[in-house]
Amino acid sequence: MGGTPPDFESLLLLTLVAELGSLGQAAERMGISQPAASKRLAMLERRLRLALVDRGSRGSVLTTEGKAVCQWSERVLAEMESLMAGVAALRADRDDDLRVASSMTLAEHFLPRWIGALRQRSPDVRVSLKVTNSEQAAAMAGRGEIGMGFIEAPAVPPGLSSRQVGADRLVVVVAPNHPWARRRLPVEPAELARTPLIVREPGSGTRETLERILTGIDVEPARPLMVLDANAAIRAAVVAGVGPAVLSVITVREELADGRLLEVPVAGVELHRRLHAVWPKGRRLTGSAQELLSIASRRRRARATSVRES
Amino acid sequence: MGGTPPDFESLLLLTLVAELGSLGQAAERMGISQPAASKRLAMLERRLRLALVDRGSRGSVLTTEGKAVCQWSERVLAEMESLMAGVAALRADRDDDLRVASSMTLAEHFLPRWIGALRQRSPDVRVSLKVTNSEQAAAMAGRGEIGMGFIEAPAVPPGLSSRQVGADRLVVVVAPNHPWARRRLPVEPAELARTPLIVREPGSGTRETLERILTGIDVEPARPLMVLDANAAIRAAVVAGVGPAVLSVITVREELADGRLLEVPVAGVELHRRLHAVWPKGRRLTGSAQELLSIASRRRRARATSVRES
DNA sequence: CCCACCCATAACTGCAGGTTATTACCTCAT
DNA sequence: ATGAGGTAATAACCTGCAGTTATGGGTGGG
Repeated sequence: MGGTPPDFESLLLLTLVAELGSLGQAAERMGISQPAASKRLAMLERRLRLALVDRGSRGSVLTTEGKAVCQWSERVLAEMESLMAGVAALRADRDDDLRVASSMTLAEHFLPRWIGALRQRSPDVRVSLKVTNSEQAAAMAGRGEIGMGFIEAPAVPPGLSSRQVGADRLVVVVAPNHPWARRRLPVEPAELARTPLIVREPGSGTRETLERILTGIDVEPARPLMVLDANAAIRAAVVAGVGPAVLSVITVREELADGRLLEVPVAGVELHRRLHAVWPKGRRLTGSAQELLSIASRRRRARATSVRES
Repeated sequence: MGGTPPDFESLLLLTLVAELGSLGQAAERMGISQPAASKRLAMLERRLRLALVDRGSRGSVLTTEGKAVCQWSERVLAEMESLMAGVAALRADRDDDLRVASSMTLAEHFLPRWIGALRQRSPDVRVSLKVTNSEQAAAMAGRGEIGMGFIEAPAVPPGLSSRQVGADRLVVVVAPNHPWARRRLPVEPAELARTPLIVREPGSGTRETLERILTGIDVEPARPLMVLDANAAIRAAVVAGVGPAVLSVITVREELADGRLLEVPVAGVELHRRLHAVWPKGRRLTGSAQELLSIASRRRRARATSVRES
């Protein structure tokens, strides 16, 4: 019923037609011939079973449906661009100008975009990205192996300069059929500590933050229900009903929004935390590192001024 | 240098391998044979020039790079799913249970997700979506042609029941090379009114809100610099340096974040506005309309409690 | 030790997506 | 009117990628 999803080239073609107002020009921009573009677009319309563009003899213009699909396509393409920027940065060679290490959560949600923005304004700088956990990233920054690290640890390790680039919050999440989903009262920290949870491996910022919170209570913490080394895997396990987990709200935004996961309030403990850029203390930031830092912090400033923008 | 972007199926395959831990099982889930999956993945790795999975004889596990790419892929796939949900809803037949109309801004950024969530929990309801502007959507709701409308007008028209489902803010944006980008002082409303702007067509919520603000000042408003009927087109024009525009911050989030556009502060006028669901007054909401409304407002509640989550 | 499961390779096939060449159409200017 | 210059669609052909089945090489558990 849903049909097969369209391919990225077709979506790009649609956006180009919207921008340029002509199939032929869009084809040229994509480096293909006009008939190829014509066929592609016809194919796309057939697959979606929607009339997307009105072909006039004086150019083509998107239909109302076409405009909507075009906007949605742009979002898909933007994510794809982020992915490609991230992939390019993962391909670390030794001849790159700026080497960056990052915790998983930050790498997943922010770094491709930042790196993409950096490449966009200085296309010739080569940035490489190493994805680890907060502990490792901080250690690499401390040893000077990298130009900049991005961490989500509760405290910035000594010997590092730092600057806050964002904030997030940990949430306790369960599947909708979990007993906690029907609670009216918040969970007490002691109860949370006694409950086996699905957690990340030691060293990850998420786990460190959680343990720091729970050790404040004089309750023997329960053994983990399951240890997984990727936020996505934990998220999938919670959705599948394996048990509760504590995750960054960033990583479960979608699931909370559409009801696949529910947030369980926790009484009295502060689950906010800050995201930091760190670099070796006293080191003069190179041009590109400086630029990346300013991109990361500009984003933060922009967010601070906008009220519930998305 | 960047290489061609990977195709959708390969990204899905990667996420399935991550989830299931085996190429063969992932292949089965996708409805293809195991060798096909093997070849696809090898192809993907060759194109990205990254080792994504460690093949052991007792299953396959993602490498560190693979995990990162997998996470980014999930974001691409999520946007693609939204697109497909929206496309399915655009394909209006006359035998659908719930007909929805929406302004462009809301349709672009929220409705596919909401409709997707609705379909996910009640897969058999058929939802159709008509994308217009706020004025039209409100009128259709008033005439009872649709079960629910989503509008961004400054005021809810009389004769409609409504509920707030979100909020956003209008911003004045310019390209980085525009004179206003270097201003230190905010723009005065009178100056904004005198300046030719790139605007949407009359009837759009964005334009109505803008005009309502500017008519408060006793200055003859300048004629529009350009009238375009899509937010994306306006955005592209501003980026290209055609001139300033006033847009919803939602639609220029990316561009503000990576510096392609700059926000120009405006002195003294309130540019916030509310996003509303509307339906014919007194009409009892049907089950699916009720459900959609609760999805839309739940999202809002979740946002209200989360602090700078994204 | 063998079975069960993992994955890769080989040889073959089909079709999607590209090309060039050509046609049809509309609009505008002469 | 009429030709020029733009638009898009169609036809015929070619290539190669993605799928298939068949097979073989690993490795770990009963």
